Amino acid sequence: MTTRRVTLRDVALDVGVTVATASMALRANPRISQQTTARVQEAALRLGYIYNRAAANLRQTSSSLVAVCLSDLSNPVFNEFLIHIEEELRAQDRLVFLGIAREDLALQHQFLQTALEQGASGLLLLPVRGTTRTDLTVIWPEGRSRPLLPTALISRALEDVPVSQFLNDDFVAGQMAAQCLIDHGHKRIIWVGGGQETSTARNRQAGATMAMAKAGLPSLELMHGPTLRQFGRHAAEHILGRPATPERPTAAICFSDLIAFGMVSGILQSGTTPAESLSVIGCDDMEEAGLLYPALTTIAVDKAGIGQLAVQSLLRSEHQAKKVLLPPQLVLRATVGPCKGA
Amino acid sequence: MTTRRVTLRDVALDVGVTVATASMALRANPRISQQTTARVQEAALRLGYIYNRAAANLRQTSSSLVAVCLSDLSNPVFNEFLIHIEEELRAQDRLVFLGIAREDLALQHQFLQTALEQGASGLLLLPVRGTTRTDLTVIWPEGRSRPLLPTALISRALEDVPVSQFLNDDFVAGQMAAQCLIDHGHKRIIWVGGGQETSTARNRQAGATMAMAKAGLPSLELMHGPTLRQFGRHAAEHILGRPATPERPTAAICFSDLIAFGMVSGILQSGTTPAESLSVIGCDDMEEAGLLYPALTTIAVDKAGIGQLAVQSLLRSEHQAKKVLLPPQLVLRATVGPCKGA
DNA sequence: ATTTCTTGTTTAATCGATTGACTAGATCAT
DNA sequence: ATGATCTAGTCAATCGATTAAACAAGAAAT
Repeated sequence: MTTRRVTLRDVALDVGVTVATASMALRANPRISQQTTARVQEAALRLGYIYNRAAANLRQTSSSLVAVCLSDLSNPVFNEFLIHIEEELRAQDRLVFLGIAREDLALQHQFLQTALEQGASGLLLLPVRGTTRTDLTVIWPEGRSRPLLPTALISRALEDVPVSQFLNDDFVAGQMAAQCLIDHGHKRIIWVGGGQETSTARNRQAGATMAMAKAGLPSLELMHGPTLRQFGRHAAEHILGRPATPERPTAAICFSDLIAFGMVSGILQSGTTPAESLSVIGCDDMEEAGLLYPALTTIAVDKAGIGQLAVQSLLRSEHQAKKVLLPPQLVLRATVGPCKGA
Repeated sequence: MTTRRVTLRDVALDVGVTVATASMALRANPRISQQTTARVQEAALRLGYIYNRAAANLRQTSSSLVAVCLSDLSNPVFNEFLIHIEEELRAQDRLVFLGIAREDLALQHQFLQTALEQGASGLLLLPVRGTTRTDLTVIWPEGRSRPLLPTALISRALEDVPVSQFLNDDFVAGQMAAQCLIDHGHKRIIWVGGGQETSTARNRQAGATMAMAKAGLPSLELMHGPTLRQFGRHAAEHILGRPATPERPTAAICFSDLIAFGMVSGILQSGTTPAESLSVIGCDDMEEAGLLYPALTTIAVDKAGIGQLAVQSLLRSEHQAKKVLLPPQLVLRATVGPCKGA
């Protein structure tokens, strides 16, 4: 037998005022006298009154929920994004309504629909691989000038979608990674990981490619694959398993730290260390990177910055869509060493 | 100029029926004729109608939101819990309303309050360190026979809180860890990590202590500290830095895999490997554990099972509080080797 | 003394959907 | 012909808050 919840009506009745008065009193409206306000607040506390946000939102047609839809959480870097986003949203008195799309367009679509139905006051989206303009039709029907709810994209860019985007400058990150290896004397470099499905992978690879060309070096060898530790490990074994011809790469650029972690494991397992046999540079600078042995050299992505800017832009509900590229940063640690082949 | 949202009224008006009819039609109520139903559904689609869950919930006094409050997300094992919970909730057509308490009682309290205000239909709580009965007063005022909303605790046990709890059997896990080392011939064993603040740490340590006593071995050396990679690393350096007297431990039981990862790093850095100089066993079996080099021997916690059972029990809103202990499992990998000292 | 301001509170409409009670009209039974 | 049953809807109350507008009563102004 669930005793009905205490509502504003109960509080008002107890004090002997109307619901309207009670409502105003609880929010310290100056139109209500000190005395009444105090009595209402006391009664609310005493009776165990629970504010019903849904009802309030219905009337105000506003909501404190912000939908956060992430493509995936199995990669810890997205978890780091989530932590920063949640922190910033809380700081702004917003609540997180979370969806994990598991890189599945249908799940993402379903979540966006739900976000609308819940009346979320904004949407923070890290889109699933392969998302296009049409996948966002739910929140942005054809012919409207603006989406149905303020939206900000993070981490992965989407072309032709005039929504604010907050991204790492992945092209530059790719350049930096390649340049770091080049500066260590490496000439034969392999790209390991992400293919063409996300802007992140495309841009990082493009940046690295560009740096190689500029330095007059042979183009990157490509080894595309999933963003998994396992793949990195596999890649390391594969590379070190090749005969040590001059063509064998002496260094690898990993699309993501996660892959780099795997590569480091694989290299250690084969009995050498990264800096010795196969230099490795990652990208993201996940928390783990600096604590691994040997510590991972990587390109740091400003995850906190991206999260904060995105949330702030969302809540200001700026009408002008903008694309913000945050600068990455090289973090030199121990997995890149001088090229031995020379 | 935000054009007002399309409501049921608009749809009804368009079709030429009342709101009531439209409402029933959309939910395929048999009282409404096939024809009308079809026309309403067509109009809803054409006009871009968006269902307003908040309004519906208000009337039905029910909600599809389930509050999930996690003590912390910086430990990846909690992230794994979250993934499983989200998956199971989605499978049950529930939505995740997420809070991260950062091991802060005040934040946790605030989130619980908000969960009530949002009218969450249930609460899944992984309580913050040091949570007691009184910290849950918000959702369970004194004198009530049941909490204000169906609640299930996971991972960390709380005494004197008659709420369903879904836990790993940490005592057994501690025993298994110690037994594994004992079976490898280790006699001097150190406990690294969690102290008395969580049931998880207390029980694991108690289990390990018990196993040592049963085997007639000297009691565990204790090195309490935070659940961080850094601490594990520090512990490894500290232990290996001691002179190799017979008192120096030859093996370590880490409260959590996270700490074990750090220890492995520290050991590698000192130029040896775990199985050689200092055997390491963890607990949790995080995804990373098997992919690390050397792969971590650990006690696996059934994170998916805990998440699923908790969600299911929540949605059945069982009145009888129960405490479910899920069995852990030893996963033998490469960081435990035979004791050399003997 | 009458008007005008204040101040503090009440009245009633409203947000968008759901639902129990009711009804108009057709069909069927006696 | 009268009543019973059924179908396909409509009506109106309701969920719990917010808020514009109305109002009563005392204070200040004219």
